[in-house]
This record gives sequence, structure tokens and C-alpha cells, in this order.
Amino acid sequence: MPRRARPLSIVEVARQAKVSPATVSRVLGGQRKHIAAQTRQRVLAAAARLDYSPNALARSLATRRTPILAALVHDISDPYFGEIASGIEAVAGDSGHVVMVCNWLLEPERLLRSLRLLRSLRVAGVVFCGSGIVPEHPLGGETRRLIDLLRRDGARMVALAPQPAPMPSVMIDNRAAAALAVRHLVEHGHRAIGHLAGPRILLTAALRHEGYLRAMAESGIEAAAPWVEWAGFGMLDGFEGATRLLAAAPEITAIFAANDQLAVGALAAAESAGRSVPSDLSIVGIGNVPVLPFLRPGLSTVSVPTRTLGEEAARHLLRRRQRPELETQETQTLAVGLTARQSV
Amino acid sequence: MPRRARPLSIVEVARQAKVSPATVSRVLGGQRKHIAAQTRQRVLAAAARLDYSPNALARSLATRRTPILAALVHDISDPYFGEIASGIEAVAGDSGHVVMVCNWLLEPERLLRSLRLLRSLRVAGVVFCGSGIVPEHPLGGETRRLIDLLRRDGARMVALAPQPAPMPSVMIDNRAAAALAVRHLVEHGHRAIGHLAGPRILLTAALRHEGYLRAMAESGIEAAAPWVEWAGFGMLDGFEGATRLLAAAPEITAIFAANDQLAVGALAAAESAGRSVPSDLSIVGIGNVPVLPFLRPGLSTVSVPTRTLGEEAARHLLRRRQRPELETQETQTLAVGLTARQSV
DNA sequence: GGGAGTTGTGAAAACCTTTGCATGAAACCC
DNA sequence: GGGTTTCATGCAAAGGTTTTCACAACTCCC
Repeated sequence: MPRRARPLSIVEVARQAKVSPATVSRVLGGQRKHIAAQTRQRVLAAAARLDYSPNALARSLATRRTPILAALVHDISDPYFGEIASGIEAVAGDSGHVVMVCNWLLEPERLLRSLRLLRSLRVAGVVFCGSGIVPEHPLGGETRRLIDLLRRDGARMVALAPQPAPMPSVMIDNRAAAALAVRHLVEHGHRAIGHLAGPRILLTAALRHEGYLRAMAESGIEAAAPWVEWAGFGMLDGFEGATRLLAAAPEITAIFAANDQLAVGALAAAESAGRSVPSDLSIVGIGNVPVLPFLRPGLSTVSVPTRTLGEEAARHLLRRRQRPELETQETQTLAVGLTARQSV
Repeated sequence: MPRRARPLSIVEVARQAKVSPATVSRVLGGQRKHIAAQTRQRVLAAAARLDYSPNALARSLATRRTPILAALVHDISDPYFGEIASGIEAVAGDSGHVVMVCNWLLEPERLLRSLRLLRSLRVAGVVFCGSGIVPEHPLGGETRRLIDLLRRDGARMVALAPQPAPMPSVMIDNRAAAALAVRHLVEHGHRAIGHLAGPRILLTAALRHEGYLRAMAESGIEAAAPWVEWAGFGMLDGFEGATRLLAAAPEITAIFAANDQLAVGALAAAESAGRSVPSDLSIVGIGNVPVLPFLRPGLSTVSVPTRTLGEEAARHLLRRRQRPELETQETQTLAVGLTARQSV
């Protein structure tokens, strides 16, 4: 079994600087310890001369803290998660942390695999970016168990979407977001409003569906069964789902899509079905991913502060890292707003 | 300084299974060693009972190999990189590796910071997903130096786009891709073809610009200076750049955008400028990001096998991990093709 | 039935840092 | 000028694995 080349260690630097390894560690560790200015110089010079790079693994082993944060996402190629990851990365990077992205593609086995790996790596914290699976899923129990183990081992965690296990969160109110979208459509005179729902396996999808039902009821509209079409969360899912929906319930005059990808797909489907947006059909999504304003017509949506979500999550993790006594079950709810464009 | 909770170690498992830690390591390490079936059972049972999770840090320290791959990207919220990252993740995950995503946002300082961190983490390999900065940049030298150090320390690396330092690569031919786009426009009767170029700091942008110039020359067209507009790589850059381009050179009948984001922005800009696509203006980009077919009109583009690029990169890294004698400067070139939709 | 392999296990050394304790020197106080 | 802080540094013990070496117990072969 081949070994990697061997970078030099702290003792080499110590030898060159004519001090003990402990001293080198103190200088490089940056802690304001009592170090003679001249010694510090010698150490710094030796380290620079040798291009020494401290071994983060050994350091983590000794200190029991890693500079690693993890972001669990449904699909990193989805710009919604891209924005979130970007936000996390930005604040994590500024404080010397690195972020690991784990894609689980809505396959719970992959999620479990990632969780096990993260545990074994003793990551400092993990951000659950997308919502977890519904508790009824056969693997729901194992997921919960792993999350608990992770916590027991000292990993901080924060959720940006509903999870099957309790944990601190920075979140939007999914039901309210859905209701906001529906009310916007109602205000524009729509009654027959279809819902292109997300994957059944996800909690978010269920909540948004609930929000839709509730808002419809509150507006005194009885949502017919064929008005709801369950799909995935991708653009193609949106295209196909909307096509089915428009065929099954041609009477609908508006579609509330559970996320923006679905809405983008629906927009294309509407055109293909010969219904022009917004005159023949209105569409509204959730998320406000960057592409929406560049579409024609521009897609209206419930805007989610994705970037802020990511930044806050990272800040949350780092804050508690320094002061674990903050270990409360705090829940931060971020406001959403309706961004109206031409599609409604 | 607070410490994280203490997960149990291998010696606890050893005690419970009444064997030595070495034996536990042998059982869990999975290497086909001579282990009595009954001993293996005892160890496995104890590990399961205690929910033992081996410490990957300690393991990496001892073996001098980490299960970590890194992906350096311009911007993870750009779906082009999202796809690549997704491909890397898929094959890395299947072989027990985890991938770290580092966003450098075209700020070389961030790139350097990430490289230093990766070195210190002794990552097994790094994928340079986006192109590097042009060598003339003031930080170009330091970048090269860090890449060399990384290699000296045993990290494998592979580039998916041109880099200032030599390394194995899995790449498309950027000049050829650009030429393909231009020729496609020429074949459709265009002569006055504008170029919406990428960020000046990037090698890819320079190569694609070169490809544009060469293809124009080969088609016997003299590209006027105002036909080229330098921008960033985002959709908004595309919108603004195309707006400027159309104002400065209203005679152009087609735009070759250096990437799809620019093309998407250009599409919106064309509409805003009252030029309908494709009748008044043709547009073609590079990349084939997932959203293109859902736009109206669908955007034509030079399709890049992003997903495959990511997968191949990861495979490349893992292959060389097992057999370092393959340490050749191999260069793999992937074919691109033109995907015609309605925009040209 | 004695040597040669094979198999199963443990002790101990490495991997590279950090950090608590100890020590010695210098500075300070009355 | 002796006692008390403060400063600067070294020693050695973690931290949790893997792996080499050694050893003992079998099996096998003629």
C-alpha cells in the first residue's frame, strides 16, 4: 500500500530554529503566549524557509476540534442549494474553516453514508440544508439515530429546513410561504389554483402542500383532488408534472409550484400546451433562484433569503463553537416576501 | 477553550471484546487478515453495541492518507460547477471519500487561502474545476508555488480547465469549442458576430476569445473591435454586457457568449433591446447547463459533458491513489458537440 | 515425529501536534 | 537583598489509530 510523500514536521522546524517543538507550536498556534520576540522571529523564519505547513489532522487529534463544517444538500447542482452553500462557505472560509458538501440526491442511503463519514471525521458542525425525509420512511429511524450519535459525539448542527430530529434551526415558515403564494394568486382573481407539489419523501414538500390547502380553505375555495400533482423538485419534474396537471385539470388558471425549479419547468410546459403566461395561466414558485428575472416572462416567486440562510447557519455553528453554553434549541425564523414579476 | 465531547476509542471496544486494540483495528480495517471467525464476531458485536465510530483523523495520521478530495470552483452557485461538483461527489462518495468544495469567487486571495488549508489538511487530491488565473496576475506566482508545494506533499491533482501550472487534465478544447460555436453561426449565414467574453483574469476566457478570433479569420470575416465585449461569467454580467454590445455595435446579427450564463443574460438583454431571438439576433453559448432547454426560445450551445468531467476527474484521482506509478502527465480531452435549439 | 509453513494475536513504535507541569531566569516590591 | 510574580522555555504525556515484529499454536509433509 503506497504512502504519500512525507511533508516535513514541526520537529524539523524546531531543529532549524534551535528551539523545542513545543515552542514552535506556541508561535504558530498564534495564542498570545509569552514568547520572546527574537525566538518568534527565528521560528517564523525557519517555518517560512522550509515552507512548513502544520498538519491539521494531528492538530485536530490533539485539540479535539476540526476546522471542518459540513453541508448536507439534496442536490448541489440545484442553484437554491448552490446559493446556500455559497453563503456557508463565505463565512466559514473567513474564519479558517472549510466546508464539505454532501449530496444525497434524495436517496436516504446516501444521506446515511454521509452522516457516518462525517461522524468519523469528527466534523465541527453540520448544516442540514434541505429538509429531511418524512419520519414514516423506513430509514427514518436510522437517520434519527445517526443524528443523535453525531450530537453525542459533540458535533454542532443547525437545520435550514424541517428535520425529523429536533435541532436548532434557521428557517423560513414553509406553510406561510406557500400561503403567501396562494394568496397572491387569489388577489389576482384566481380561484382554480393547481399545486405542483414536491417529492412526497420530503418534509418541506408536505408543509408547503399543507400551506396550500390551508390558504385555499381560508379563501373559501375547495381544492379539487386533481388540482394537486406530486412531482420531484427538478425542472424536468416541473415540466412533466405541469403537463400532467394541465391535462388532468384544464380548468385551472394558475399553478403554485412548490419550488422555483418546478415553476421553470411549468413555464415551459405551459408554452408547450399552448397556454401563454400570464394571460392564460399564472405561475408562482418559491425560492427566487437567480435565473428567474432572466426568464421571459420573469417568474414571480416567494423569495427566500438563501444566501442569508447559509451565512446565518455558519455563524450559528461558529458562535456555538466558541461558547457552547449557548447550546439552546434556538430557532430563528427568517422572513419571506413575494417578489412579483410578470408571470402572475 | 472548550473541548468537544469525547467519543469512545478503539481501546474501549477492545476491552469489551476482550482482544487487543490491534485486533480491533484489523477487523474493522477490513483488510483480509488472518482473523478467527469467532474473534471477528466478538469485535463486530462490541463495536455495534457501543456505536463505535473510528476516528478518521487518527486513522489518517497513522496511514498518511485522508479520505478527502477537494473541488476548487469559481462559484458553486453556478450550475456549471454544480454539475461538475455533483459528478465528483458521486464517484468519490461511492468509494468512501468525501469532497470539500472551495469557492474562490475569482478572488485570488481566497484561492490561496483555500490551497493553504487543503495542504494543511493533507487532502488526497484536488480537482481544479474552473480555469486558473492568467499568469500575468500579481498573485500568479504564489499560486504556482502553492500548487507545487501541494504536489510535493503528495496531493494528487487534476484540472478540468486550463491552469497556470502544469498538471494532468481532463478537459475540453476551449479554442475548438469557441470555434464550433462561431462556425455554427457562420453556417446560418451570420457574418457580423459579436463576442461576449468572460472575465479577463481567467485563462478559459482568453482561450475562448482566441477561438472566436481564429474562427472568424478562418471564415474570412474581419472582427471589428467593438464586436468584442469583456464581461464577467454571471447572468447579470451577460445582461449588462450584451446591452452594451448591442448599443456599441448594433450591426451584429449574432452573439457568441463565452458561457451559458452570459448567453442567458444576453437573451434577456436582446428582448429588452427590442430584438427578438432568433429572427433579429442569434445567440449561442458554451456549457449546456440544465436550464437552457426550459428557456423560450431554447438556447443553443456547445455542450460540455460537465457531469462526465467531474466523474472522470474523481476517477482519475482515485485511480492514481491506488497506483501512484500512473503518475503521468496524462491529458484526456473530452469531445464537445453543438446542441442546437431555437436561439440560432 | 521433527522441521517448515500457516494462522491468530499482542506489544510497542510510529504518525504530528498540543498542553500541563516544571524549571530557571529576570523583574519587582518593601 | 530575600521573597514573590511574571516571563520564557523544555519535557513528557496525551490524542486514537495502524503496522511491524515477535511469538505461540496449528497443520502438513515425508
